[in-house]
Amino acid sequence: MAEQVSLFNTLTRRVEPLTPLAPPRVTLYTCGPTVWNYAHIGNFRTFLFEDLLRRWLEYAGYQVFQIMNLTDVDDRTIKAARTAGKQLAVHTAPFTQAFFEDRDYLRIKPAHVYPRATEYMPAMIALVARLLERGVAYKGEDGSVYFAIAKFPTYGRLSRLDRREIKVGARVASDEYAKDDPSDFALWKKADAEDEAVGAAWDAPFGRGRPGWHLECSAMALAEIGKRFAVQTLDIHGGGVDLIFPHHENEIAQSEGATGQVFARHWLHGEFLNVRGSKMSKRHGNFLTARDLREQGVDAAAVRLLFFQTHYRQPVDFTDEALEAAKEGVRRLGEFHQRLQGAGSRERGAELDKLAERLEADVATALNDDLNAPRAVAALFDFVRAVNRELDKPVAPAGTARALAAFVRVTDVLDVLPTARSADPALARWVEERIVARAQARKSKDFKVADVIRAELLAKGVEIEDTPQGTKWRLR
RNA sequence: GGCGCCGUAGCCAAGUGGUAAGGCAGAGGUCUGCAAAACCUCGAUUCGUCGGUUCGAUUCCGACCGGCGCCUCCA
Repeated sequence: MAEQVSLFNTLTRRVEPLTPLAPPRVTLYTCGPTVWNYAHIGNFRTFLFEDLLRRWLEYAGYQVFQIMNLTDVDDRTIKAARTAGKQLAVHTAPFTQAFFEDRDYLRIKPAHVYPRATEYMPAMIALVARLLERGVAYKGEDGSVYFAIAKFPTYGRLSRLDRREIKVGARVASDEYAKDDPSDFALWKKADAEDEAVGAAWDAPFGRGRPGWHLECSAMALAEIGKRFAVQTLDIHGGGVDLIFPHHENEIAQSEGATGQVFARHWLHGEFLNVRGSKMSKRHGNFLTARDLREQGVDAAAVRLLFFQTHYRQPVDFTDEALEAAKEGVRRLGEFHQRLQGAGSRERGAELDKLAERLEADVATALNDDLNAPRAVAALFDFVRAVNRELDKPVAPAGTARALAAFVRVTDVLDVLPTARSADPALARWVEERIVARAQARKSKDFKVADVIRAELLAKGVEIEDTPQGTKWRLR
């Protein structure tokens, strides 16, 4: 196992060593998308940081079991289904599918399980029943079931919100009168006509209704790790900073209120993706979806590099300039990769081996320190420059195997190499023919014709490069 | 009002109580028929402002200015 992985823990507001309950196993629960619409790249920034976490933990020798929920029943999905005039399940299905497509486009490693809220009704109902039984939940006058935060003294510990200081303002719940305390939150909402209309209501001993937003995460996390590992405590729970309160605070209350055990040992939260300084969100209308980028032909590697060049706990502004810069970086990495692969491998690669070792060491130091991806990326580019310098030397240093292996290892964690693109055979044949014609022109010093041919190729999006090994070409 | 985040070169962005990584863009150079790629050289005497602590602060403390987030269903 590699060195100690340390991560910032929202619970303590400190970078702390990761201490899994039963190493090398790490149970990782990451809050997934609400499938009422397409997820935007702000959502995906969080999923991408979690992807990096997952990959780094695996690189470090841990056996990660990742759970990502799919919220397919909540206020927004119901409202969206209602607007579309569809049943809930019919409305959410294509967006669930779209989420998986976007995930694959962005090269996010699939979680091991994707529990859907609607498929865990028995677990959720059992959890509510348990909370009622233990006296930390009660049925309100409106028929819904609420969690009594007065019965959970550590409530507010994660978000450091003092209940008494919570401003009673902007978003006052309409069901406030039904609760013992305005801050109590719904575990189970009594079904109303709209819920019934879209098929979002289930029978339960405490009344027909539907789960509150937070309930699913507690129920599904506990169910998944319970049946697999017979534990009630997650090693890591992650999400966006906006979930700290109330979502994660409430998850803790529900889970610990039911099990009496620590729900999650380490809490990780990723910062927002902003647009011109403001949070990207559906509400602001300033969002961009993953499929928008895909349709624009943006290589996912560029998106990954862009995000990884900023620490996950820093807000980052999404701009075209930043994306363009990331595209260039990806291109450079791709060129380098090809060069290294083609550099051959003989003996005597002492210098390269040293650089390879340093790369691995620097990346490990960076990522072990609260997943400092920007520093890992810097180490990668340092390596690229240093190795290029070696390869430029008149007597090329041999023995590139070690360097190539290190580069691939690091690059597998970040996954920022350009997507291989292949030209269609007809174009390839034409390009090869043109290159031969140009070579003849160059041989007879007819550079005018040679340059015309190059312009011709460029017009078709083909870039050429004369090297000692002949003329190479690529699509741009 | 409460909790919290941010302000580092043209742009993006790391970082440390001891004098500023990396990427993109730009300028010059090497190489090239010309290019491209790659490499070399060049950029903040300075890290929002003003104070304080310190032998020394961008890094710690305070105030202020500016931007942002959460405060009950937002990643």
